[in-house]
Amino acid sequence: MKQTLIELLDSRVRAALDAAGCAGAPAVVAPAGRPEFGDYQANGVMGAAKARKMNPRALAEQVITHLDLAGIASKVEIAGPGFINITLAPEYLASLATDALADARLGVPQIAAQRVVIDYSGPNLAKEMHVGHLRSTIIGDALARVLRFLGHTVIAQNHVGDWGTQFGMLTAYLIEAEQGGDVALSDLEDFYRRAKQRFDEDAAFADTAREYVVKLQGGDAQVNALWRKFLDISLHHCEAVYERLGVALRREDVRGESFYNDDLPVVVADLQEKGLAVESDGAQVVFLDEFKNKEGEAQAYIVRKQDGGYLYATSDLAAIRYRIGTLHADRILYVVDARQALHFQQLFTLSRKAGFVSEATKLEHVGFGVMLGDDGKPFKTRSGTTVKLVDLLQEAEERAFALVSEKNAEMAEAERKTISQAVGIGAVKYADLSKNRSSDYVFSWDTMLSFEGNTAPYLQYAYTRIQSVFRKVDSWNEAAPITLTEAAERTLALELARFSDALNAVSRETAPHFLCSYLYDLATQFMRFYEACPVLKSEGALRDSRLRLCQLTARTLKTGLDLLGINILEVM
RNA sequence: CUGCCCGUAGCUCAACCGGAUAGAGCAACGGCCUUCUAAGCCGUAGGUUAGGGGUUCGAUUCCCUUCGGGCAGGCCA
Repeated sequence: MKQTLIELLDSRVRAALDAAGCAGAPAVVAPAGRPEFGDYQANGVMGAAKARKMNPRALAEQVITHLDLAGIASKVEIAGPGFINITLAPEYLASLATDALADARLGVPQIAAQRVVIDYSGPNLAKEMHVGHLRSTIIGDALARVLRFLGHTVIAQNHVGDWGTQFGMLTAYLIEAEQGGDVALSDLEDFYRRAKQRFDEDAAFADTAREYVVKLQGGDAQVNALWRKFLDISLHHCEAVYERLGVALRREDVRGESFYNDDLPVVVADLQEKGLAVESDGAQVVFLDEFKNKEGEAQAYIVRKQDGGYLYATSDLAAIRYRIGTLHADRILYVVDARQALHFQQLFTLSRKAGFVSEATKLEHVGFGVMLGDDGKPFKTRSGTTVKLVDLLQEAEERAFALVSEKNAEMAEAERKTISQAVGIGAVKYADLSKNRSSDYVFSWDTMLSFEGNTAPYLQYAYTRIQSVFRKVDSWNEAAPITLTEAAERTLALELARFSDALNAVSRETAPHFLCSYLYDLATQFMRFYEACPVLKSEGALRDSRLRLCQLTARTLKTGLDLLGINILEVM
């Protein structure tokens, strides 16, 4: 069975621990902390020795005699209190690179496929997408891409906000606007503001709006048609943003709140039958012992309001039933901001209690921190409003265009535009994806729109440098063996060998930033190689070997950037 | 009041179930374009990982505590 590099080393060290009398002891293999310690280190001996009251150095000696790394490692030694330091053989690294080049999957093992539902983006269709929607949208999309590449069946679910009282107001205003010949739906934000203004200032309009809510929920054909029309326009806005962002969400991925509407009474009835939902102050609530309220009693999780209306909690319960029952999910990821952590804990707990979800299905809240301004408070513009996503993207492309034009004054405008799109959008996405999602992060135009250092353009630039080399090559032997003699060649090959483990980390931790750091390290090692090892000036077998390293680096960068949803360029 | 998340270099962030001397980018300073694209490379400087205590051979990581920030907690999502 094919394994990643760490999986391979880990299994070998575990086997050696086993042979040394420590059955079941974890090997704890990780990349070496420092170059002088080799390439990988196994830290498991210390723990195993402690558990068995043995001398760790002596145990390490034992383990090492049983450790079979023939053809893999060139040096294995014991250091410190009982570390096992492993240096990989250059021939082995070369063979990994050769294998990866011969494989469409770049040597990434195909794993046991799961059906993974990913709930992400989920904008409120009453308004326009703002910068706050960026994280869920691109983190979810990157996860979807990586999991698909690893071999899973990924089902994207865009749980849009398309239901509720605000749509009565919007559909009512849609009629007025159309009759007035003023269908200013190019700016949804403005449309919402004007509808709200009418609602607040004109009592008759407010009555109509409320009447429309009732009609909409009652299935009235005319209001329903209007509502659908509005949703369609709003979704077009979203899709324009997705398109520009390179996000793979499509219309068929939309399963909004309204989709579960008919199922909500069924969910509540089911919870009542199971004795979970009970009446409290006129509402239907589930008291969960696992969560305590202010008084230290079981916390109430409301599934139906006093007025008979349903809540977010109810539609999420219905959504879980759909995702299990119809979509047959093995794993469900909710890419939603961290403020809803409690809601999801309660949702997951109740879903299992109610038997909607079995132990076999994994439910994960992929939470992320909120975007803050320079002042450490939730991000707003100076006027106090939110920043539209399209405006951020526009600014990104404009800044990139200015830079591209500065660096390539003679280039045709159309080409400069193409480059500035990839660079600008890539920079915005990378600035977000490269951060650990769990903490809040500070939004800054300058760091988000920086094009040097640890940014997407750095990765794109590394790729174009390689393409530039290949444009200057007439003919070469693409089947040539790879030889690693220079330190920079060896380090680059080692980095290339880590690709699979980086992708595994993204899947395991649902954290795209592991892929970002990997690609940055890879690009850095390539830049060093590029400076230290002339490719075109070298000759014969050495030239071919270096070209093959370039080729694999380019493919890995291209694949990796594609998994982040960032475009590559041939020239920049 | 209760619970969750966070606090790492001047700034923005890393650090892979606890590992060896805590790493990058930006900003600062000094080098490198007659040699494959300088959006690059090399170097210097920058740290009591908020404070204190504990567990451990070993703690940014785990536990306790104080301070500081964010968020959530019965009819919003």
